[in-house]
Amino acid sequence: MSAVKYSRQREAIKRFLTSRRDHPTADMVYCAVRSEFPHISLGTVYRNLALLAEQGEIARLRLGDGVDRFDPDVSPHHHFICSQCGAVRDLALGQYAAAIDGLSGKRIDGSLVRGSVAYCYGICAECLGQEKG
Amino acid sequence: MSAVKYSRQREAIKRFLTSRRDHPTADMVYCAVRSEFPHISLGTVYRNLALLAEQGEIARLRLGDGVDRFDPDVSPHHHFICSQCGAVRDLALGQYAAAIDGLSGKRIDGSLVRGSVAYCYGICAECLGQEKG
DNA sequence: AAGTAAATTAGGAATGATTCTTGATTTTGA
DNA sequence: TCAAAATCAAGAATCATTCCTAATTTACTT
Repeated sequence: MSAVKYSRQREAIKRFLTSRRDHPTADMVYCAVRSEFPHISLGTVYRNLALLAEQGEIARLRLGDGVDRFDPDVSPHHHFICSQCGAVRDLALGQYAAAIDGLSGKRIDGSLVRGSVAYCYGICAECLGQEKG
Repeated sequence: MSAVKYSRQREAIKRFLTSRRDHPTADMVYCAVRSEFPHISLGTVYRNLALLAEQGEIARLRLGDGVDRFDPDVSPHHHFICSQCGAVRDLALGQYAAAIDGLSGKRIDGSLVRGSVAYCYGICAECLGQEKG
């Protein structure tokens, strides 16, 4: 019903996100985009991230740490989240997750599977290196 | 450091949860336990659910819908969440998820995997039955 | 059974991420 | 240039969850 119009703010948000591989949160996007739009509001950032995600231009990640993260890479891949520092990075799971990903479109116990979520958590290489020695 | 003492409230919370297979939220537990403890506070419910989860007596489910759910079944299994009605039910994924579950304890790209999260979403049988016909 | 230190509770305030509301500003097509 | 529709900034509102404090329970010890 509602046509999507261009906005400079949305372009800046998309541009910033595309330049990152660290899966920023809405607040990280907000802080970054403020250098270009000092008066942009957090609500605008949230609304545009939601819109971009709806349109499939970016992906919204819910990794259970209470904050949504956003990913410019919408190709099918998985993530690893460090329980210690919170860093999120891409994970090449390949065959490990292929099985569960392949359930989309199938029926299980009468329910129609539309998609799946799979990710790993633990301690990242950086945090491991700082433990004790 | 702090010894865990018995509390009637915690026992009631555990007892209620054990009687359920629908993965209640903290608020659902709160409402239910109030019939036995009319003055119990929501904070008490949250604190005890967290304590029970920490002790491994129950499992905390984070299925990305913004609310934590709790499961008396701590054996390894997976879940399906209906995008329409929000219902959560057990899913017998077996071999489908075995691969990703098996990553625990392994190293990937230098990171130590402690665990994984995997679940499916879609439309449950009940909601499918009510669509149109 | 009384005494007491430590854990737990009720109640409510505080937090934090996200969404909503409103009047002003931009965008877009005619 | 005009006007309708979408978007914006600013801040209030929401909602799940956590934190704080004084009063109550629990679990020893005698």
